[in-house]
Amino acid sequence: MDAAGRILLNEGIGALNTNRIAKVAGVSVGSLYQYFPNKEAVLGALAEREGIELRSKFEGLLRLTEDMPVEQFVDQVIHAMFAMRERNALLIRVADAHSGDPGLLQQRVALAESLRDVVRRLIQRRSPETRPVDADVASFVIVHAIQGQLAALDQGLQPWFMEREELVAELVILVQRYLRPHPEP
Amino acid sequence: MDAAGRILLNEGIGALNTNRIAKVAGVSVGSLYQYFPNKEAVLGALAEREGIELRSKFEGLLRLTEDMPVEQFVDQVIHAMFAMRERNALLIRVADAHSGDPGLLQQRVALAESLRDVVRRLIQRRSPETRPVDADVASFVIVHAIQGQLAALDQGLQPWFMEREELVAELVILVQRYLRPHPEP
Amino acid sequence: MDAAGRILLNEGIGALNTNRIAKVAGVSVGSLYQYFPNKEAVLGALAEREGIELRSKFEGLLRLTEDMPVEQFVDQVIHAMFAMRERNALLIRVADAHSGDPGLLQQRVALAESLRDVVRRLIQRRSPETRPVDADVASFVIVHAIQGQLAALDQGLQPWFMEREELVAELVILVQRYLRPHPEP
Amino acid sequence: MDAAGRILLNEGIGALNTNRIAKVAGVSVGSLYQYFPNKEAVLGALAEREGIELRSKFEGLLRLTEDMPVEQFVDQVIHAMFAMRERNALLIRVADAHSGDPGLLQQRVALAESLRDVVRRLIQRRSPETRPVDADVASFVIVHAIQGQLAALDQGLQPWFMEREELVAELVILVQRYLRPHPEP
DNA sequence: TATGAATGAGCATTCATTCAT
DNA sequence: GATGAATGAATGCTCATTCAT
Repeated sequence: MDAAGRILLNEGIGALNTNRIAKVAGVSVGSLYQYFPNKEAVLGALAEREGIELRSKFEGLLRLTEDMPVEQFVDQVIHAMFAMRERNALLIRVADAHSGDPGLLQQRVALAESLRDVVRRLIQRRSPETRPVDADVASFVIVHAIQGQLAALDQGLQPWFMEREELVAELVILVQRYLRPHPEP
Repeated sequence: MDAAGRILLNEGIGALNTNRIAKVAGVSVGSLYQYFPNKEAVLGALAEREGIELRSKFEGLLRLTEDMPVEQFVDQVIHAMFAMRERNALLIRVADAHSGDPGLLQQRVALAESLRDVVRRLIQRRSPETRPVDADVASFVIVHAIQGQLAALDQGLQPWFMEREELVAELVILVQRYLRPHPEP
Repeated sequence: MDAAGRILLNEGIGALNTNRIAKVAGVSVGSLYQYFPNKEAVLGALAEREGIELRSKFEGLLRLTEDMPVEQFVDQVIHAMFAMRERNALLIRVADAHSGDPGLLQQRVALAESLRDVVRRLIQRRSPETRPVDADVASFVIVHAIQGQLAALDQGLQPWFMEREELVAELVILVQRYLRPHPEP
Repeated sequence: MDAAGRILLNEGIGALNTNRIAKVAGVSVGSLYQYFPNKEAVLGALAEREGIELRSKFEGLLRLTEDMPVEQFVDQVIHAMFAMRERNALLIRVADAHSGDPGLLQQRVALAESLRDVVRRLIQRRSPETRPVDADVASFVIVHAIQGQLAALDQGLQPWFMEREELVAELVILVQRYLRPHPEP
């Protein structure tokens, strides 16, 4: 699984074949197949492991930001998502690698839902501090707005006009303004 | 090229092979290779054509929204991006299909830059109406926030709690608030 | 198909793999797969072709022996089956090669039935000359009694105590006596 | 060996691999290789054991039928061969499974010879009661005529027009008539 | 110019066999 | 002696690419 992840991240989908995975993992193909019934199972297990990790980190955020004002938790969520950039990128690539596989798709949907769920609960918990929003809708918009930035960076877009921190700061503004009760002066 | 696009959209990456492309196009593989040096060239040309189309639509938006207030042009940009959803999805899939190819990557970067450029110019043109922002940064954030939603929808996330129009409306709010001069009460 | 047959006959089931078939046929694996969807299809086609050949030879026997007395037609049938020894052996090996395949099994059953059918009709046609027998039962017994000899020879049993012709002559006696009306003195 | 036989009979050649054999036998592969140098040795030993069993049963028949008239001993032989149908089928399958193996082939030849030998001796012992035949030839014909029926049944040919007992009865007639001194009226 | 049969390297997977524990 | 994880050659099959017609 580690090997598969490493290949996917460093060499791309094109280099992801079972013999390569086995070699990088330092074992033989046969051994690979002793633990996984087929290639997709390797990717599935990898996706699940990374997904669980991601989810648990996010659930931790829920507890961590319990008493924070909106301003701060937005900051925390965005920083957390950027911190998990690589793990997230890996998951996107796994999904791409076998976009046809229904199991993998389901896993991906479940993960997206679970990330959104954390944000949704964070918003609901602070409803008095925010403008009235449908927490479902708002969480969807926020999560995928941030994912959009991560995807851009992950696809090789390296903006010369800003540092990573500037982007993060700007995203914080984007989301804070989106949630703020009275944007009018 | 049309054939490749059709296959990619309808049958997925798994069915995208040169013989299939040729058959769908109604020609022989040989003919395919008379016009394209290899498979990636087909995808590259497809990406380029779709990219040009997308770009020209966006340039048209520049002219179209020349005299509109911020509120309206944000609305226009977002609707335009959603209207081009399918064409955009195709481009994402092409990029996924051969994520290792440097030519394709460069094209993708160029397209993203060119989309962002339109938004950047739209913002610059209205700098008095917006809060003071780095137009480069703001355009990056906006374009990829929207792309994030499109990617989510394209990857099979079908939110049961909102219609497409609600999402669009919410995105308009997100971006408008982001650009508005004084969100503080 | 010829290549597959040749391998099966000369080198046995163990050597029967697609790359070998292609090499013996003087083509590449790819070409093999342009004409057959998979390995079993090659064997299936081979079995069908040989089966048809065998059947047509046997149907020919029906016409050929129309006016012959029992004595002579028994002789003809046995000689014919021995003449088709190799073709028959091939079919048995094909069936062995993929004994699990239901399609192949069905083909084998169909062929056996069709051979038996010819003998059955030959017997029915001469019912006055033979003892009263159930033509179904008798044809089954006769066909498989002869097949038993062929299988023995095919499996490498090379009896030192008789020539091929002696065996054939003895079989003729076996079958003639089996059909003869009054064996008692 | 038991395990190998069970697999061969119940699941077919396709499922016959060393790991499966070990698992069914309730031991580890390693243990299997402590007693047998390789896979073929397992099959060889199985074939030998079953062959010995078959042979001893047949030798028993020699003694048992010592004083019986031809009519009865033919009946006995045929019933015995049908009674050993499963054991015999197993042997045929072992031979099929590795038809290329020379050791296995030799064993098969030896077994066939030894079965024939019993019948040969039975015939010789009763030479006054039968027509004058070469006991070698006659035993070959008889044994393989019966084996032919067994093979047919074993390969999935299930004749709808007769019961097992009818076939046996008919075979008895076949062989009795074959040996009878004066079949002419 | 168009065709499509032919090619063969490459991939997923299996399984007989070994050997460290 | 027993174990079973590890091995890797071998197999069925795919598909980008070529080239004789």
